[in-house]
Amino acid sequence: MVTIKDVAKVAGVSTATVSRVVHNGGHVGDACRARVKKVIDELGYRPNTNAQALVKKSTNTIGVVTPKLSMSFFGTLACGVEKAAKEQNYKLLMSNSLYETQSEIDAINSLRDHHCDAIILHSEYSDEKTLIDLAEKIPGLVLINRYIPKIANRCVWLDNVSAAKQATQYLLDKGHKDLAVVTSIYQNNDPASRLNGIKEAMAINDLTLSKGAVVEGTANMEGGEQAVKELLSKGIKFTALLAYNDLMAIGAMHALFDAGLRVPQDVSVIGFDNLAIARACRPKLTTMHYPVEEMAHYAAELAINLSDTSKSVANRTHLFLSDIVERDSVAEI
Amino acid sequence: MVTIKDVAKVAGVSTATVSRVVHNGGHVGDACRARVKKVIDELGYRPNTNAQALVKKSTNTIGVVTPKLSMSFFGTLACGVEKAAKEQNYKLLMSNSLYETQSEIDAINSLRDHHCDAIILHSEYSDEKTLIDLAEKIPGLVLINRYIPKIANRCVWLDNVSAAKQATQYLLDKGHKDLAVVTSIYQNNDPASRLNGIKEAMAINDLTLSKGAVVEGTANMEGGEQAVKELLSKGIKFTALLAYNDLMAIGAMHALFDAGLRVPQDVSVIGFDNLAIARACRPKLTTMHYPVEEMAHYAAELAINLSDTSKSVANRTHLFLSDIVERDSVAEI
DNA sequence: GTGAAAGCGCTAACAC
DNA sequence: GTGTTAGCGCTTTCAC
Repeated sequence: MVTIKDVAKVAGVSTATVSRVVHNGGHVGDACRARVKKVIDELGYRPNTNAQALVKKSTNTIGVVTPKLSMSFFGTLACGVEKAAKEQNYKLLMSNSLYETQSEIDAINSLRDHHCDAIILHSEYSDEKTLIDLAEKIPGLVLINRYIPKIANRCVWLDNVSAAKQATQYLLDKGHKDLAVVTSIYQNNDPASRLNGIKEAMAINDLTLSKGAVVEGTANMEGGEQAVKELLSKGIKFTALLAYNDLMAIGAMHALFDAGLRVPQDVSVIGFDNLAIARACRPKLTTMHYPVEEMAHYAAELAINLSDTSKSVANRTHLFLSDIVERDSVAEI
Repeated sequence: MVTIKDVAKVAGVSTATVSRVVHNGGHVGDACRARVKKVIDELGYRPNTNAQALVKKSTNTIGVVTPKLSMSFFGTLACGVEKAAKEQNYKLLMSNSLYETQSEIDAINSLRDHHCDAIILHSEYSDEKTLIDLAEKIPGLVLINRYIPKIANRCVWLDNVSAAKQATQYLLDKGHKDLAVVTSIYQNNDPASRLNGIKEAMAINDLTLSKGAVVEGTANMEGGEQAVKELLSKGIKFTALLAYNDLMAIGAMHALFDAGLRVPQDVSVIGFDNLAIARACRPKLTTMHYPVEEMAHYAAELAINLSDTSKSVANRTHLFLSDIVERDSVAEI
């Protein structure tokens, strides 16, 4: 690898001058600057970012911790961060937490060892205290999809309650009264928030969720399928179904089909997330759009701003809203 | 941040000793080692990897360049690399190339600036010469899903020809004779290889692809949908359809449904990749499994080995094979 | 406008 | 067994 010294030697200048030229710093003679530039090109010199990091105490690096990159939702999240990173000339360090407390912590530590300026964390397993402590130690830490009041300024999250309310109202407006809910077993608050939103919307319309109409499952296709089987076997009556996410909604549809029911003629189904998969299934899934890419992009910018402790950033909340995407899985009754 | 000097001072030893303790190096007295360890814990000391990288000339970092992380296929690829990285205590640097030549090059350069030991590159746009040059400069460079004979040792790829052959033979064995092909407009060789495989399989069975039975589209759902519309409007007769990938297969199914055709009763459909989405659609898609996660894992290990130029690694090829995953989209005729 | 030199945090000879 | 020291590649004051 060619170093700054090599360039300096060949160009007959000091390393300081080369450094100035590299950074378009002031106070270098035109002739000299041109000569150094030429040498840089010829030798193909590129500064060693590790050395820069050491002296600048900043790596221009943004770290991301999500459970599993192969899941569409998290891949999209990473993409949003990457875009923001690229715009500000930051690099992206990734780490999967694999839905495990310890690897979540390991992932964060490894990012810290690398002196990431900013870290975007999608945490499901660490408790609030751990995260608050972490936020104190890491100025550039931002939580995505999680809200902790004490560090509200570091949380970029979605209004799950109103999103679920909106989905429910949509179903109610279509004439549905008997709703079923497929919710998820999860560490974080999202399932509970969404369930609350559903109940609130029902209450506003003087309706209640019938007993046994809420079933739990793992947050994937199998979970949704299983949950609906349970609903059906218990003989619960429903004309519309709200699923925790698109994956569960699709699993639910499979179970419905297998039971000889049609979507949306017999049962309307509504999902959550608006993954690519929602356009792949048949009927195409009506769902709540989760603007995860925009949120991640926003979170990355916030994290970068926060990491620069000299800048003061407004102490505000960062709450995103969801919109309904109407497709073919909901019918009027 | 607490540095090695802080630890040394508090423990009353030299930095060399601390370093030895950190790395479990030999020749430190038991009492001394215990004391230093205690101080490390108390102070929460963690070595600065940037400083380490500078002196060791190795960053323990593996870089990945793929077109777009939000696509399931590439997320899965990244996951495979991450797993291998974690196993060997490497960090993961990610960069999207966004299907653009220039950002592909930028991404690689940025990874090089960071002195990544190993780089996994899914390149579609750079030409062979560029990649061969790159491979010469970067010992730890491995290409995934691309085969360049001159640097066969650095290529981890799938046997597209035999995979397509297998898919075709499967259809033929089910009694289909009139096949249609939805292929993709792509920079790399995969579509061509798969088409060759299809033709070879047909030839073996004394069959040929009828004129107009091969249509092109972009490698996504819309592309597949569009392609089948074209097929239908041209009045091409076919009882089975091979799609370039799962996304196109699903788009194709949508077009088929919209034309009032049933899958698999009227038309059998077979995909390629075996993404999660293949289990989401209805009927569930029969497809060729692309072991991208295993391949990526393998590629990462290969890249790490290659990056250590002191080790000699066998000069061999790295060709993976595909298997058929039978689901519900193909029927006997 | 340019150079000399100190130092970022760490490792690895080499002393003792 | 432990300390001293040079140096990795770079930036940044401070001279001149």
